[in-house]
Amino acid sequence: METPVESTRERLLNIAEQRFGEGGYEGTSLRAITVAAAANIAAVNYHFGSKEALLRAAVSRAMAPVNTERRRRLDQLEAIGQPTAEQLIRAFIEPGLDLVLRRGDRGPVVARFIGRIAFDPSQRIRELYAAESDPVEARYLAALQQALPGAAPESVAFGYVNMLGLLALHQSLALSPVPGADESEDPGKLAESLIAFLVAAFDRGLRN
Amino acid sequence: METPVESTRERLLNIAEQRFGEGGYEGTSLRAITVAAAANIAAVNYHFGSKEALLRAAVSRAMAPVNTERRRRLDQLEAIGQPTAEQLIRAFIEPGLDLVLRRGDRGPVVARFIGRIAFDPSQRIRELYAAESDPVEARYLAALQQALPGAAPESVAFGYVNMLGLLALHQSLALSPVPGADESEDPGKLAESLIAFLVAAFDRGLRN
DNA sequence: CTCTCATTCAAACGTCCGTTTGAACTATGC
DNA sequence: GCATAGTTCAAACGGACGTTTGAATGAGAG
Repeated sequence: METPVESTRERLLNIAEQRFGEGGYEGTSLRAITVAAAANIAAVNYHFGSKEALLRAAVSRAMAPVNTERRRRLDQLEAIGQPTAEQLIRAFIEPGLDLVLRRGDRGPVVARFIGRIAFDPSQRIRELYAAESDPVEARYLAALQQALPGAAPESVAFGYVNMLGLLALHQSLALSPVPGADESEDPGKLAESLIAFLVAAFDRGLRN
Repeated sequence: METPVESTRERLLNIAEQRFGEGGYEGTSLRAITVAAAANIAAVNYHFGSKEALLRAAVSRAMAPVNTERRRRLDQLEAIGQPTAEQLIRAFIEPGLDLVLRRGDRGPVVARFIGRIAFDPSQRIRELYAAESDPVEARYLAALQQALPGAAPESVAFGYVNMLGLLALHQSLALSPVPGADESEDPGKLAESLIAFLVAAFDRGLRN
């Protein structure tokens, strides 16, 4: 074989991303995952240790490039000077929508998975997501506060969680009753609409 | 007994609201519900027919007063004249947060339940929520369009789903990592912050 | 008191769950 | 060729799941 076929471990992560994103953690069985991945049921516990450990590995892998890109953009913005709220919002939203929605067939799968995990019913699972995005969160909050000196810190935090929540909802497609009706037709357009929506809310909708 | 004790059916609905709101549909077993409700496991199928039918009954009961209040406010606004975007947003958000967060101990439980169902991983369950709010949705979309003549219909719809999604996220407490940290300290303040946030986004953040 | 009908009950149904086991396979290094 | 370590496999584990059954219980009507 020229192209080395995906390893069992990689196939499990790929299918787990897809299925967890479609049905949630509780709603997806290891058997469904292993059958789709053409792997034995015991492979999950061999490679990862447990169902939750598989989820953790998938979350880490999926979030890594998004966080890297967000850090890169923050560095870049801060190197230039004082970033505006719009620049910061753009630096947060675009890595979540563009980067992830654009790269091949797996993009939408990863986006949906991330969005789903972000507001899973179980708090322990939501914390997996939060732990991955925590490192950049503090930087965004501080930068947003500087860009919006008139807003109270609670208001900046309020805007941030709204931004994070709306992004996750759009990523998971939970807002579009008809799957992929308007969202996937042009991810760039969705990103621009969402950014414009949030910029207006941040600039004029936060209390002093 | 002076106060007639809750019927088994009512206890099941109350506990189902609470547990489904905490753990989601898949993450909550009928046994957990019936034990907490001090009912026999067979009572669910006797009174409702199945687990999903219990959920349907709970969704209907929880959404009814919210929808009634929204209709009442829409009627009232339209009787006076052409409502503004802020009035419409307020008429949508407040029944979801105030009315439901304010009445006794059950308020937060109902709010959390509704918010959780609104973006459940399973599309079939999300549609239960959508079906309940569909009747008023068309009226809101039309009224918002009239209040924002400069915005394209897709943009108004985009704003509406964002409003609906943000409300659901705040209702379900999925946005507050520490449970009830800032949200429950003053539901009225949360409502005002959310309304201000959305008004700014609707007024200036929708594309023409 | 007796019949009736709605409700509750303990118990069991078959199925699916996440996890574990121990043997079989595979490739690499000696 | 043989040992070795990494991986895959069929099979089974105990337990939890939603649902069903049929008998027991209760209150109300005649």
